[in-house]
Amino acid sequence: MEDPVDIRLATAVSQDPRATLAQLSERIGLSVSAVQARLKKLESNGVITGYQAILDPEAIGKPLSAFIEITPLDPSQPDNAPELLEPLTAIEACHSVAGDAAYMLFVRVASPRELEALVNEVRRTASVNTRTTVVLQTFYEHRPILAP
Amino acid sequence: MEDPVDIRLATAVSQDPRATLAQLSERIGLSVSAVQARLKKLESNGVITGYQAILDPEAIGKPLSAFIEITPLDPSQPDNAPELLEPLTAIEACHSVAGDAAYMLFVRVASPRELEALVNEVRRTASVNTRTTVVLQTFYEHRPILAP
DNA sequence: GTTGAAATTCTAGTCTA
DNA sequence: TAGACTAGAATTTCAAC
Repeated sequence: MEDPVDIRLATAVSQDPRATLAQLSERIGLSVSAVQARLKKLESNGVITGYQAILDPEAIGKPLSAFIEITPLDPSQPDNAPELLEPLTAIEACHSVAGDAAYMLFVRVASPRELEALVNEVRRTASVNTRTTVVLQTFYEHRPILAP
Repeated sequence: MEDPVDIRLATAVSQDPRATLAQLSERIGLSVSAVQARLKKLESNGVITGYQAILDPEAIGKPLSAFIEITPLDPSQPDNAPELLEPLTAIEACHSVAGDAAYMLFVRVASPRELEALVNEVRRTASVNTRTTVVLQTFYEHRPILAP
């Protein structure tokens, strides 16, 4: 994706995914149908991979979040932790990382009690050690990748 | 937010924020207008804080991501790192955390070269030490908070 | 919450440069 | 090929019940 118009469109959409085609077309300076065609292409190209509603974690009863670094107990064993952990819906993100740990998870739970249960379940499920870093406050997150 | 209908609605919306009111109304079992009214309330209540388009980081030229833990150089100084760092648009998230570091950042950049520059800028801007953990592979992220 | 009708938006076919 | 135009379908919106 190098086309400057596509970049402007992706920027506009990532900042306001609910904008109507008419609003986008005004912002971009193209007709509604041109915007629609480009948007469809961005979606089918996989540039826009999806849309997400951002919910307030506290409002939905998950005020506690944490990073969990995990390290396989037995490095000689085949390691499919991400797959094994996928059913745990408290896990919002799973990355493999360079450094001390093998993977970094980001999780959201209702309480310390639930975090403990989750950590234990992660350990059992994936046969790993964990190192948990609790989030005390979130200043910002979900900031758009593309700046204006 | 305890109302079970609101929870179902928030769940449905978080899984498909582009669903039409008609689709949601069918899934929820309420009329279109009732769904619209509840949705508006969820938005104005701050339960739904926003919407986001998810872009493919590689497609938009930011294939490299990393966690940066930061620690103030001088713990006796007033610490407003999140505020100081906010203008750096490569930073997607900023949390204060318990543990060794004071803050955890998640950043996206175009290249190792750019990551180096960003880390240096973070250090300079906020007068902090940093510990960077590079992401090698992302298995999943942006998973909805509310499971069905 | 529901209904229903008007306004807006989306969609897709067609035309033009 | 990309954009513009247009008519018909779908959706959103909002009043009245």
